[in-house]
Amino acid sequence: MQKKRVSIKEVAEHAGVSAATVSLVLNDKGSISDKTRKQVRKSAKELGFILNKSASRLRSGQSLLIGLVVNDISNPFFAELSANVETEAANAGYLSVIASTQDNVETQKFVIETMIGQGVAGLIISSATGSDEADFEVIRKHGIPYVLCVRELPGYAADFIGFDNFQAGVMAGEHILDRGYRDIAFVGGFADNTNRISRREGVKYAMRRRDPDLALVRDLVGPATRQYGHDATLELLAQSPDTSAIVCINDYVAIGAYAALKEKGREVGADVAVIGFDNVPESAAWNPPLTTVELFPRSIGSRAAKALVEKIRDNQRPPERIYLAPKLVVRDSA
Amino acid sequence: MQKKRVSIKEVAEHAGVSAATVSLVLNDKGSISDKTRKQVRKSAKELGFILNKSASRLRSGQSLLIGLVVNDISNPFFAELSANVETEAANAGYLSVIASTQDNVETQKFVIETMIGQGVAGLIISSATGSDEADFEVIRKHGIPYVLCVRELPGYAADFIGFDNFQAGVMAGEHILDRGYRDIAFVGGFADNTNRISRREGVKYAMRRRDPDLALVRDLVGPATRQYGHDATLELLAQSPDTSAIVCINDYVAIGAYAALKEKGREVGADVAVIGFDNVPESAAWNPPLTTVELFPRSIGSRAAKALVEKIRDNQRPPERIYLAPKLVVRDSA
DNA sequence: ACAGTTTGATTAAACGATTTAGTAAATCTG
DNA sequence: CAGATTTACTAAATCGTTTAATCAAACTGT
Repeated sequence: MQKKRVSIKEVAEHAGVSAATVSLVLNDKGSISDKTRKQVRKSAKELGFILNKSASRLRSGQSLLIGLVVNDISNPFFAELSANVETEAANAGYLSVIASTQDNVETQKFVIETMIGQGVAGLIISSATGSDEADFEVIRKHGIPYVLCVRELPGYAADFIGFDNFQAGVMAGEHILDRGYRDIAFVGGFADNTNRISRREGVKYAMRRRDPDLALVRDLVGPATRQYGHDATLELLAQSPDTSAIVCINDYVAIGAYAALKEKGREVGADVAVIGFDNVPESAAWNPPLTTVELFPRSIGSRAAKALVEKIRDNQRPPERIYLAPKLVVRDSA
Repeated sequence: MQKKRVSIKEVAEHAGVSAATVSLVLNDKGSISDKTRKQVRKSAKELGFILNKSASRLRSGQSLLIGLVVNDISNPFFAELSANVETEAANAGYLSVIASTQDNVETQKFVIETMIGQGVAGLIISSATGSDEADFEVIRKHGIPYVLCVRELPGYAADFIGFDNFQAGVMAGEHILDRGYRDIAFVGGFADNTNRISRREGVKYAMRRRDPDLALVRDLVGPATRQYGHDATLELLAQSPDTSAIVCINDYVAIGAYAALKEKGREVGADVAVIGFDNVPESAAWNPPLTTVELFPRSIGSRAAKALVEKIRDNQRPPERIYLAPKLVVRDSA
């Protein structure tokens, strides 16, 4: 078996022209008569010719690959984001390479280098917690355009598409305060995650504005997972039993909190308020339906892809930062 | 800006050796003294050298890219599968290219060709509904190893990793019958989707075994989405109001059914039973918690990746088909 | 009929790695 | 110590494309 791939030369021979002509036809370049154009296409199809992108990229330096670096594709948030990057990129003729970093800076470094090695035309990155400028230096050095998304790198001049996390925090905080809750805890996410910091500061800002003496009951740092939401809430109930509202870093942490509260016989939305961020599609179906601040991964995905494509076409384009506005979705949990 | 990439030649020059030597060091081949080995590595690191995979692949024909073709990454089922393919592949040193077909045969064809053009070493494919052998001929022709997953192609000799869908259907059917329901409808999924057919036949088999005269009340064909679950259920309630149990092609369709039932004032699990397939993580948190047949996308992902890697290393390996056993998860909806 | 353009195609030189065949020096062997 | 072997390294060919430089033929307008 193991039939050798058919090359441009064989197509050329089959069509009775030179290899260069075939290349010209395939790229719609140069001036080629209609007759040969047709003949070449016919031969190519007949032989089942597929352009060897490695060779093409090597010679022309042009690539139709874009790389997407996220923390974890199995997280629906990033899955939706990825899906939109992919379709948007496909519209512009690009194929996407997706890789997860598990939120680990070392893995991220490896993944980025591998992608550069593969010859990506550009990169979209949701930076791992703890990244700094130096981690992206290698991309700059190779002159590869990139845009950051979701996770911002403070004080770093690069294109960025994300949410207004501070505002999201303010929204969550005000809603909870409006409902009369005062003993508020913040749960989930790692300490150096910029999204977490902004959201929490937003909540605190809303609290201070309401009453300068108001402060968070607790601020629990940990992975943004269902499991941690559960464990942290148990801890919270044990150590700060008068907590009346829990602001969770995302909806998954919130569902973990639900579980813990139910275990302890507390009624979500009545005894204790729970609010999340993201508005994952399922959250409306939870029991009780979750009150949350909606963010828009789909928009982030497609806008990031669009921005990258533009950046690839004009690398001089000055960096821009886009913050999408969040939206409060009130249901029954808070 | 736009610094030119540093090539193997520059590393060679910097280290005072030939390009061949650098290549040998980088690939741990040939016999090279420890001294030069170290010197070369040092130079490479110093210059920030990243191997140009396009060139490497062109010459050696060897690639560390594997392609994953799924219907829709934004579907958590495939997201989890993808995540596991990716990590498993990464363990074996491969980078993954992921693309969605939107369950469209044309898109699938395009995606596969693009991936071959990119020089993938192998492919993992969840075939689009309506695919036939001819769609994979191009892969065979290029001598590229591949394994199918999730969606089987009947009577086609290829490696396959999936579920025992028939058995899953039987499990769902028997459980519902055990609970005393008799007027059963099957909802969601396209008519030529092999998974759908097997699951439905499993349900019917369980029914016939219980009572030869028993038949499905309705069999509603459509996309496997929340939206369709909702719409189809409304239709069902209007046209076959005595339906007492709904078997949904997946959990997402089930949550759509929940919504429709609630709209019409029916209580899920009491008035009407609902059962799904997949056991997506959230389904335990729904109201009421969903009874479903668990399938194992994570296992599929990692086993498919493992199988593909083996296949790449030994293309002569005879095809094998693996069917993972499903597991009934009883909760409150049925 | 002539120089000048345009059209349609070709030739040959890259691109950056790997690999084969080869060489010089070092080491071994009896 | 001569000859054989091993070690450490290199020059050059090669992979399949793209593209700049050419070139022949056909067309222009005078």
